[in-house]
Amino acid sequence: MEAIYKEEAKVYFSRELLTWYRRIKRDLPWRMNQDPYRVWVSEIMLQQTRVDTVIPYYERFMNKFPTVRALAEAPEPEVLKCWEGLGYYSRARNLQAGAREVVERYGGVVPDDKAAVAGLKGVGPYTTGAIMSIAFNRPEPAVDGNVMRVLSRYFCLEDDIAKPATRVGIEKLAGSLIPEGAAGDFNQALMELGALVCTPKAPSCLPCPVMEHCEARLAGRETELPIKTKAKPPRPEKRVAAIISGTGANEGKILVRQRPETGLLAQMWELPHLLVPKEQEKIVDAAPETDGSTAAAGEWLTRSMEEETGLLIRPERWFMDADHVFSHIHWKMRIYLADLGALAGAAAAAAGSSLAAETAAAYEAGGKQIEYRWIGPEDMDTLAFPNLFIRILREYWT
DNA sequence: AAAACGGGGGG
DNA sequence: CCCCCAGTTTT
Repeated sequence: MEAIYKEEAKVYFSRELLTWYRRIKRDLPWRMNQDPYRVWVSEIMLQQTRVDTVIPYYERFMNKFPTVRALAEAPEPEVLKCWEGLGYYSRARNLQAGAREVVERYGGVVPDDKAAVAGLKGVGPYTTGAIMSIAFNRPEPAVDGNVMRVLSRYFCLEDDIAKPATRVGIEKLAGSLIPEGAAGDFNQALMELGALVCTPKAPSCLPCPVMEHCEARLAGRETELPIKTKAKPPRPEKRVAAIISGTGANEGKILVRQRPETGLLAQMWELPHLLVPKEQEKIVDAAPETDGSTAAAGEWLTRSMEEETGLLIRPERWFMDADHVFSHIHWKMRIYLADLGALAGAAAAAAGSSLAAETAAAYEAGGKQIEYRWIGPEDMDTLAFPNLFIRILREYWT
């Protein structure tokens, strides 16, 4: 009896949700057509990112890279610049790697083949299902956070959705709900319901097309589900950065550098800065010096910057403090205005020969080539910076 | 299985 | 302000 009841609840759910979606679906830029490339780009952008945030990025990106081939052939820095501010920058690099793979292996055509799609860089289980169902109408589940929330509530599932095993179970369930011939619309309907109606907090049950048979709602438990263990708080890190102004040919410019190939904010540009070791955090615990002195932090900055980068700088005064929270790290940054005193070590030779040119200095740091460059406000239009440094530099040049 | 990986929105 | 959101890759 239970199984029969559940089967009817499933059929009801699929039918009502699909009908609802076809009536109210939003007119979004990636729903213009079913071009697999357009679907692919949208799904990558929509990972960890809300629809309203993605729309302007998507329009710009598709305008600049309209086809798989255009993306594959673009210089990587241009792709990164187009992604600037969206976060999780490896998504952009993986997307381009995937595009190059599609050009080389599949002649520039996204293959209508689950295993081939799943093998592309940056495409995991969710995105595979999204592309296969939306672009090719294949009956594959596409389980994102919205779907886990909706199904946890409708079927009153109490498994912890933070656990990978739970997602696998919900994928099986979601796959069994797909109506014949309507995979794309149904999967989008599930996500649309999660985004518009079955929201994380305070779901709007009254307009919900499947409220009548929603088990969580019937039990009055819709706000208790889904069950999810919460993440650890980000670890705090204190950092000191310098806005180093140039002289002579570099008058009016400041020194920035490019981050390493991999890791946090890979290949993004930034102000030179240093991690303050835990045992020395008292240096930046006090309120900033607003009287023009740079005191202890300035001296520590001078010494450590020379040790780590070979740049000999002279901090002049405190400029601002800035906080930036990542999912796993919390940067508390103190920023000083500084002059370039002189160059020492490996940086001296590199910078000495090119000081008149755009490039200021290159030096060896832990075996990796770090590029330094003098830039003016106009260079912000071509180099990709994380939001933290965009805020700081906008403030500086205002 | 857990950690790394950004940024934005809502209460 | 604090809390919440959440796919893929790497470890």
